[in-house]
Amino acid sequence: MVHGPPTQAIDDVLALVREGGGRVTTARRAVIAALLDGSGEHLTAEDVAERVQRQHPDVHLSTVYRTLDALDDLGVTNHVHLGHGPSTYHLATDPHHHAVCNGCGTVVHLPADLFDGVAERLRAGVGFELTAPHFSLPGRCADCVSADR
Amino acid sequence: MVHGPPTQAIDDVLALVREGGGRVTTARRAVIAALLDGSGEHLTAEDVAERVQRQHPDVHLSTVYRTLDALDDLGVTNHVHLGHGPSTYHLATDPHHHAVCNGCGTVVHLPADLFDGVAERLRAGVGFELTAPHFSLPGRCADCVSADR
DNA sequence: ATAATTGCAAAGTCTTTGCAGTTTG
DNA sequence: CAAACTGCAAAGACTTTGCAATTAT
Repeated sequence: MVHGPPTQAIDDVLALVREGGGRVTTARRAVIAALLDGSGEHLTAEDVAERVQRQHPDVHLSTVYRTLDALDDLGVTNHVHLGHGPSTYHLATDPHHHAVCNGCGTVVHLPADLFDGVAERLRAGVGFELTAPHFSLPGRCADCVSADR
Repeated sequence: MVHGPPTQAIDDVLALVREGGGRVTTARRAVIAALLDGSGEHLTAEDVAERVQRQHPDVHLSTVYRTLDALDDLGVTNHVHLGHGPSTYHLATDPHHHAVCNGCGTVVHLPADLFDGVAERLRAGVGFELTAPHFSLPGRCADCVSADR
């Protein structure tokens, strides 16, 4: 292992899994490790599976999907739809929003409080409670905007 | 026909199609009529096809997809991802945002200017230009929030 | 005429599911 | 041991595509 994620961080997440009545398995440990390892990236289920399978070739893609689902239910991970492709997953720690450039596909991370104003307006206006970011904002990044001109 | 959309409105859209180098066909006319007719609703490609086929049973679902694609490219329609299901389409006139309740699935229409503040912050901060709404905001509607308590 | 569009069927992508066997608590 | 989890293969939902025939301009 070159530098893998700290055992501590994995165990913290696994504790949550146990608390939720879930069981700790090799597959789950590996999925969490992959997510920690790819922290800051936008991993699809297939990306996660690929990383998991480097150490545990027998873990099946469908198990990764099921694990990711379970973690999502526990609130440990979030999945985000960046565009038209597959969903991407990341740990729920460090919540943030995403903007995707439809010119070059770049994903920009945005501060978590970006929608505070919007959330407030929705709560006051229609009583709607916004939940975790789950979508991305489409647009054009600075580079593509200059290229347009 | 009970009340179908005004021919005028259809022709306006068709004019845009022609301007874009596209051709006017029965299928396209019918797709546009369906969209006008379902204005305010969130029609999936299948919904559109169903409506189209009431008058023109031979129009194939794949043609509807292609037409919707073409209209999207022309900027005449937008498609929105409301959740995990199929995309929904609507005419680009009367732009608005959507919030979807993950309790009951209700879709709430939101004012178009809701993101003005966010857009400004993004433009000033990272030079990112937000484009048309293309996603929905997840959360819980007022009813489901009360039900939670 | 000729380039766009269509119907159809087939394939593609991403995700879920049934089931029998295995493992965890 | 019982319930949860897994691998596998198959199916499912939604969308796209190749191609030959048709149609708009």
